[in-house]
Amino acid sequence: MEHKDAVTALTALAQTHRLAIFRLLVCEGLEGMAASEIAATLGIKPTSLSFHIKELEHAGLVTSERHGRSIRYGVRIDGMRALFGFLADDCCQGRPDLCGAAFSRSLGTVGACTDAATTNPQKDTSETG
Amino acid sequence: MEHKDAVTALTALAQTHRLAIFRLLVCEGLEGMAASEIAATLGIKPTSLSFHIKELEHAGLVTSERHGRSIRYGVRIDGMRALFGFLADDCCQGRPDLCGAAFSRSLGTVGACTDAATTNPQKDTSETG
DNA sequence: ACGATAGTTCAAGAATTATTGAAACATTAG
DNA sequence: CTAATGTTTCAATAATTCTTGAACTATCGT
Repeated sequence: MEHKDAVTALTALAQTHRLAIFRLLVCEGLEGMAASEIAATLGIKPTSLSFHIKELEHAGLVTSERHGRSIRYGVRIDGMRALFGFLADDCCQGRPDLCGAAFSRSLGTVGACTDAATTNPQKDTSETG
Repeated sequence: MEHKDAVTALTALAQTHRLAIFRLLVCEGLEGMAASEIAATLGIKPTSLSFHIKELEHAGLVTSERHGRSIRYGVRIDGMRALFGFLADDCCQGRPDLCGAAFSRSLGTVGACTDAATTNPQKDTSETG
């Protein structure tokens, strides 16, 4: 993956709705999720969802497949790996002291798909100040 | 790391100048690099560099330290690990089949700091189509 | 104090990105 | 064909981000 493509992929994830969509789809796994389900779960309007999910698709992070009237979206593993691989290679340069621990941690941890990823982060502004 | 902070960090990296700065600083390691050196290396104007590097700093990905007249910037390891950890935990959920290979690769690979990270990606548009 | 060097802040304008409702398209059921 | 559902496209608007030069702050050498 080249610099330009990395910027595209990072830009795709650098928006609260889009990161929420991505996280949700990762949790759903290979089955994917219909657009209307995603919209309902995250509280995003259909037009807005369409706009954002197209960005994710364009960045190669999401795939779409029509099933009857609805369209199911799912994470694109190779796209995700391309981005993460870029970050790992380019930013950690094979030095576990830099970020290896963070990554290897994922090899033994399970259970990220709880509330955190399936809830609308927009409504999560429980801060008072 | 929470959703909101992840968006901030991703936003910081989702810009060609800022990703270039970050990649460059990772290569420079703990010594860091003076603002003027960064600007000269990447061909960014001082005001623009200041603007972008502040975004990186605000996102917790970069530190600054004054040395005489110049200010040296360096990668902030804990910030980088926080972001990468978020991506690993949240997107890979302990499933190496999803992204483990990409990350574990970094544990054995060395040599990302060649031309790629120390060159201005803006001028790198050698594509004809 | 003075002048030079290194960086930042400010303010204006250009460019890009996000939101929305209305209208259109695709699919299914009758 | 008509009606209903699910999703996208369009166009206008709002909001955010990026670039730039001018002015300002901090440090150093004399």
